[in-house]
Amino acid sequence: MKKTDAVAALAALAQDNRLDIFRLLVQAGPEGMPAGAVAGALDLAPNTLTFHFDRLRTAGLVTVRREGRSMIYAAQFEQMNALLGFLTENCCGGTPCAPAAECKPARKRTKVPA
Amino acid sequence: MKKTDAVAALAALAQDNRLDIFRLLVQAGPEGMPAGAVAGALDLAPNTLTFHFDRLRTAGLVTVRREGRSMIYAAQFEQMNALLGFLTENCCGGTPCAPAAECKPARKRTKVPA
DNA sequence: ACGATATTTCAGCATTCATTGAAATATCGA
DNA sequence: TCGATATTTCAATGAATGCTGAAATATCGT
Repeated sequence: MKKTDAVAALAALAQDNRLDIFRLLVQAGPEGMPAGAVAGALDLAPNTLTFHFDRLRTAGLVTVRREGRSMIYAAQFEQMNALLGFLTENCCGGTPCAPAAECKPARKRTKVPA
Repeated sequence: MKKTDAVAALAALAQDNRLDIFRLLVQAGPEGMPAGAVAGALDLAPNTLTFHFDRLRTAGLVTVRREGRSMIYAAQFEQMNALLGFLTENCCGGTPCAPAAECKPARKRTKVPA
């Protein structure tokens, strides 16, 4: 991950509502959840939510797909892991210090099992 | 670490120059380095640098001490580790997924050796 | 096609941010 | 104390941010 991407991802997470949104999506797992459900859970206006989703999406932390009239947003675990990797990579004077924390969904292994 | 602190730390790191500054301080180790050296290394105006140091300090990511006429800034590894902990804690639906990356200086164990 | 539901787009607004230049403060050496 | 070095403080400015309300778009059930 390049520094530019790291700054973008950090900026995307550096906001109260967006951090909540992302957290919620992470807990929802790779299947994601509809925008309306997020709006309901966090009590956010739909247009405000769209604004924040856009920022998360631009940062690569979230993806969207349409399902009927709902937009399903899902966390991008790989990007989050890349960010964690970038942050720990800066530690220890360059030498990797820890096995680097990995962020994966609780259950539901929809992705390639390594 | 509380969410408020995490947002503050993320915001502090979510800026090009500040990320550079913090990275430099991390590589400098717990002893830190004088403001002037940072200014020279990153080609930043001294007042701009003070502004960014303040933000990093408010976020708890950096500390200062005076040494002669120099101000020595040093990375707060514990705060950085707390942030990494907070971020990975949000993963995996609540259950800790990885041993959590730890950020410590390359050499020079000036701090308590656990 | 029509009305309802789900979400986005747009314009506007107050606030915060990052930077700059000029002046102030603190410490040191002679 | 004087001059130099190191850093901070202050005021000003343009750009970006987060939010709101109204209107637009897309999809569904009938």
